[in-house]
Amino acid sequence: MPDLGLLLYLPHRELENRVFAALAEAGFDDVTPAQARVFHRIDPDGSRLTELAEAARITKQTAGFLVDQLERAGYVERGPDPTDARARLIRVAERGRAAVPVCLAAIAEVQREWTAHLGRPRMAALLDALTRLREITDPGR
Amino acid sequence: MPDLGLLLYLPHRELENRVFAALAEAGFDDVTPAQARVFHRIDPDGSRLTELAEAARITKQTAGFLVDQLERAGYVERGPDPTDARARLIRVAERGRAAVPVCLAAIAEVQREWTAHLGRPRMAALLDALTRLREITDPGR
DNA sequence: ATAGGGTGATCAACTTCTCTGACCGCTGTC
DNA sequence: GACAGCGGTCAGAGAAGTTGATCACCCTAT
Repeated sequence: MPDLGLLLYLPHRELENRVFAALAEAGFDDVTPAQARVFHRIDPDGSRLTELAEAARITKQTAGFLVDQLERAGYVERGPDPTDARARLIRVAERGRAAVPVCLAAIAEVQREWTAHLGRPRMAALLDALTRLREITDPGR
Repeated sequence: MPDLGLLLYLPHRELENRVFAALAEAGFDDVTPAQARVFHRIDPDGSRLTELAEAARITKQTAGFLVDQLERAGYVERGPDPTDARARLIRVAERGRAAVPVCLAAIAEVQREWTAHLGRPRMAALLDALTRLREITDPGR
């Protein structure tokens, strides 16, 4: 039995651990996976809380809780939404922008290792399959 | 940027949701993802708590907590380990055995859908790549 | 122009999962 | 047999998520 669930879970956990280890080493030691999943979905032009919650598939309350923490740590900032006084726009702040290259480097490093293990064609096939799978597993994008 | 982390996360979450929806519908509505991850690693001949904790990469305490819940709900049972009086063997119990086919059916159904979307060769390539990746992301197996 | 339903966000209380640290009993070696 | 070490549990805490209620603001249909 191929055990699809575990097969997807293991590499995801590995990658996540590696990225957070890299972040911690670079001094971004106060960010958690849950915060990162929200942070990750922030649009360059700013996002509303409800948008983030929907994209990350969590409740607005949880999203608000995580954005609070990110804001307190200086990774994001909240401002008013000029088009709707009820809403507030969440934007990536200075410290958040500084953390992004660290993540990207860690991901690239893991991808290099995996490519070395699998060989270039199999790695390409993996990325291709996962990308196409996103079409039916990421509702709304 | 392909965003490897999200690509692995999305299908895993989708599969997990589907399996737990199927379990709930079949009357196994008191089992949680964390419990399932431990349950899943139980050897047919029984496993020790410490083994399960290592395999699932959680602390002994967390494993104990989850096994407590699984035991109370009738999915597993604890017995003595004849070879070591300190240890206790955790085995799958009646209700646990009954839940397994429900999970397998749900996984098979998702796999069918994904195969239909990707095409047979791409799905095979995905499983192949993930299986090989396990060699370097599942330490100890 | 305004009354009322829908949307964006927050507050409060709770559950689940995970951790660290301390501890106890059994094993096996020297 | 003494004792270092392993298997497991107890206690306490924090992180991440939930539901339910509430409030302010928006927009459309009378």
